Amino acid sequence: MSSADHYLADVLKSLSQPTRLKIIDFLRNGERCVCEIFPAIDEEQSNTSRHLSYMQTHGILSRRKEGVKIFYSVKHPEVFEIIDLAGRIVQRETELRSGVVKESRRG
Amino acid sequence: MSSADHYLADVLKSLSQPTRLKIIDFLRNGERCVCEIFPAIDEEQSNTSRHLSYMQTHGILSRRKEGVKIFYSVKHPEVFEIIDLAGRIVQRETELRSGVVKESRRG
DNA sequence: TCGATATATGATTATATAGTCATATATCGA
DNA sequence: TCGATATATGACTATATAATCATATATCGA
Repeated sequence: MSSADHYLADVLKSLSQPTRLKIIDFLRNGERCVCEIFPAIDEEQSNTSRHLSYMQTHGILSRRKEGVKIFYSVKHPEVFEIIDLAGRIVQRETELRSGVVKESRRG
Repeated sequence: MSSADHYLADVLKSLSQPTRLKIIDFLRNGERCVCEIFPAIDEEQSNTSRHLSYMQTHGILSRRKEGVKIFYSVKHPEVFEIIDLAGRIVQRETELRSGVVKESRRG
């Protein structure tokens, strides 16, 4: 695989961890500083900081400094689209597994 | 976070690994048996089988048996949409990093 | 039945990851 | 200056992951 494929995997990996998903969800309404993020998602400051750095390094988040505070925001709107699409998969799978088979197409 | 959120992370994690991305890409044109998949992606049969089982367990792939062969296919069209959206992020990031270096980096 | 083919899995190893605690660094205000 | 606040990071641990080799299981045809 090319390095672009590894980058593709890295982008998706940035979105495939519960704590990071909590962060991204909290950033749906715009940028927030670390001091707002970690209490909102109920994680340690250090752990939150690591995940924020991870996502910023991988191009998922933007970082803006204002005084002593660092504000993070989701850099690409596709991030939310991806998560919403994954949510649709989860919903359909949950339905399939619970026996509620919804027929929107032949199958 | 609820178990649904863990499931969301699991779905995305299923799509965030280079070997699995190779498999999914090979399945873009429809179902294939394991004996076709592992030579096409140039991975060992056992490793390929593990990743296929992983994705089937997590609701990403469907499995169909025909004689001695097992055919796998991508179960939800959203899988391809997700990967294509991630590809757009990669492309935009690559452009940002190569050409239009907007700001001075840390240093 | 035997042997060839197709797939899955146990055991193992190396590496990656997430999380914690303690601490370092940076900024600001008094 | 000092002290409070905000963020990042080093060291560490426990767990997860991907890959490999060997082998088990299943199906089919001769």
